[in-house]
Order: sequence, then C-alpha cells, then structure tokens
Amino acid sequence: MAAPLRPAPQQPAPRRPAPAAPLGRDTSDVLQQIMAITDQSLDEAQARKHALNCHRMKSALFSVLCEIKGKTENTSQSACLFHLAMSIQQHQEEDPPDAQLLRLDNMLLAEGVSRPEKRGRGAAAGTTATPGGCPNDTSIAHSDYRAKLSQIRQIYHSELEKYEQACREFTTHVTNLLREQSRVRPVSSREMEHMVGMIHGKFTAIQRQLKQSTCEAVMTLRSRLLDARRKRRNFSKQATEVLNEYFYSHLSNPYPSEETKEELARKGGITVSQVSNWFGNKRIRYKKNTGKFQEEATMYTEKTSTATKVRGSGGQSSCQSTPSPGDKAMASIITHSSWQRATAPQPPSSPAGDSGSFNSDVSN
DNA sequence: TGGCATGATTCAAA
DNA sequence: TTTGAATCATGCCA
Repeated sequence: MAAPLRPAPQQPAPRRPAPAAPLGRDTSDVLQQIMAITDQSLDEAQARKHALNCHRMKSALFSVLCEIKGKTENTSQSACLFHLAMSIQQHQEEDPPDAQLLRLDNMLLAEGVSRPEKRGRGAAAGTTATPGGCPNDTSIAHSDYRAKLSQIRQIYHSELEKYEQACREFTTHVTNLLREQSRVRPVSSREMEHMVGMIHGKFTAIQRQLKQSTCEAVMTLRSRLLDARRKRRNFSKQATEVLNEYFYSHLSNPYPSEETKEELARKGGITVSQVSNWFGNKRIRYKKNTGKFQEEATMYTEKTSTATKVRGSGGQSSCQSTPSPGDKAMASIITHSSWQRATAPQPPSSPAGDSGSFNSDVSN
C-alpha cells in the first residue's frame, strides 16, 4: 500500500553564515535566521546579529520589509482599531482591579504608609480613638503600633523603589533591544510605545501585589491593636455605683432609654456601649441568681431612699425609687414576671409608664 | 494558682 | 436594632 503524501517536515533553520545563493532562497534564508535568533544563546545571537548586519542583502531586505509593512498599513490600521477596541475592552474589564488599586492607595494614604515618614508624634495613631480605654495601655499600644507601622512603611518604600528601578532598567533594555532590531526590521514608534506600555502594565501588577500585601500587614497590625483594646478593665467605683443605683431603683424595668444611658455614661465616665453591656450582663446575672444580689439590692435601695429623703421630691430617680419593706420579695416577683414583658421595645417617652409599671408590680 | 467576678463579644430571636 | 443567653478573656483575691 502506498503511503499518503504528507508535507515534508519543516527543517530547522541552518545555523551558518548565509552563503552566496539565488536571491529568493537567500532572502528566505535570512528571514529564517531572524526567526531563529531568539532560540540561540546570547553569544551565538550576537555573532548572528553581526553577520546579519554585515550581510550584503541586509539593506535590500530592510527595504523589502518596509515595503511590505507599507502595503499592509491598511490592514494594520484596521488591526490597530481592533487592538484599540480590545484594549478599551480590556481596560473596562480591568476597572474593578483599578478601583481596588484606588482603594489600596487610599488605605495606604490613610494609614500614612504612602506618605514619607512624619517626624511628629501620632501620625497614624492619631486616627485611632480608644473609647473607654486606659491612657497608659493605649499609649503603649500606640507606640508599638507606630513602630510596627514605620517598619511596614520602610519595607514598602524600599520594595517600591526596587520595582521602579527594575522597571526603568527593563524598559531601557527593551527599548535598546528594539532600536537594535530596527536596524534589521522596521520598528515603529507605536510598537515601541506598545512594548513599553506592556512592561509598565506588568510592573503595575507587581506594584498592586506589593500594595495589597502591605495593606494586609497593616490590617493585621490594626487587628492586633484592637485585640489589645479588648483587655478588660474594671469600672471605677463611681461608675459601678451609678449603674447599680439606677438598676436597683428601676428594678421593675431596668431598661434605660438612650438618653438615660448617655447620662449614666457621663456620670460614670464610661461609654454608652459599656452602659448597655453592663445592663445586659446585670439583668441576666441578676435573673439567674436573684438571691445572691439581695444584699446588694437592699443596700442600693436604702441608699437611694436616703438620697431621696435628702433631696426631697425632686430628681428623676427619686420618683421611681420609693423603697418598700418588701423589696426583696418584690424583686424576685418582678424578676420572674414583668421583665419578660419588658423585653419588648420600650416607648421612648414614657417615664410615667416606668413608675406605673413599678407600682403595679408592687401592688401585684 | 484556682476560682470567682466582671466587662466584652457573639449569635439568635423578637 | 435591641435584648437575652452563652461564652470568652481578664482582673482580683484567698
């Protein structure tokens, strides 16, 4: 059986100086050498380049290539339009990363990483408030934070500089290479710009990675600082007294309004969130073990009753803290009955309702 | 050092 | 969004 005719396998380009030969064969030979030049080692390529530059057909080949390029200009124009459209589309697709880059830039700027290091104190730490924290602890944490941030900033700028330097060097190298190639083939300025743009695009991607990892480092640092803020610190005696007084004088409905919370926070020198936390904990712990809190309850109700007698009939809490001999029993009854109803959102403007429920609880 | 007290956090329910 | 409940984490004291 006859084997089917197959196209002859492509022979690798001969790596030898072009001998004197007919024009067509000579041209294709030179072209093949150009094509193969990237496969060769640097020394070999250098020698090949020199041979090509000195080749007697070089100027003829160059003009032919220019002619071909000129003829295909129309085609290339449409190709350029296509590339332009593709590039626009690509840029549109890259919008999210660009937005991300913008966010990264903003964050680095906000954290003081993008800026050169400030000499003054509290450059970045000034932006982090620490409500309810201890000044000594936070200042230690902040100095630690600043030191770590400074390290991150140094690393970031050093790496950024390295990348920029590498980008410049590589761009110069590629530009020189293209200039070199322009002696053999026509290289338009647009091609050069395109190549430089590509290089810059690659290095921008690397820079984005750098910014991202820097942001992550800053976030980790911040979260560690936040963990440090989590440290528990007992409230001052005054704060505890203010809260307890309110709690036991409003035992029927220990749900202070937002305004009351603010007032209690101000009086105790703590934050509104801390007041909310305290009441949340107090309610649940009181309910769980009423007996344990009886002594405390008696103490505070007596205290507030004394204060009421001294102050007379004025004051917000005084009108709601009329102590009765049966406070202990009342507390336990209230705890197990009215709080369940009281968990429903309270009407913001019903102080009378508070005392009313208190009285009704007592009477019940 | 262990146990208790207590402020903070988390999560589900209303 | 607030609250209850559970849980964590830390301070304090015997």
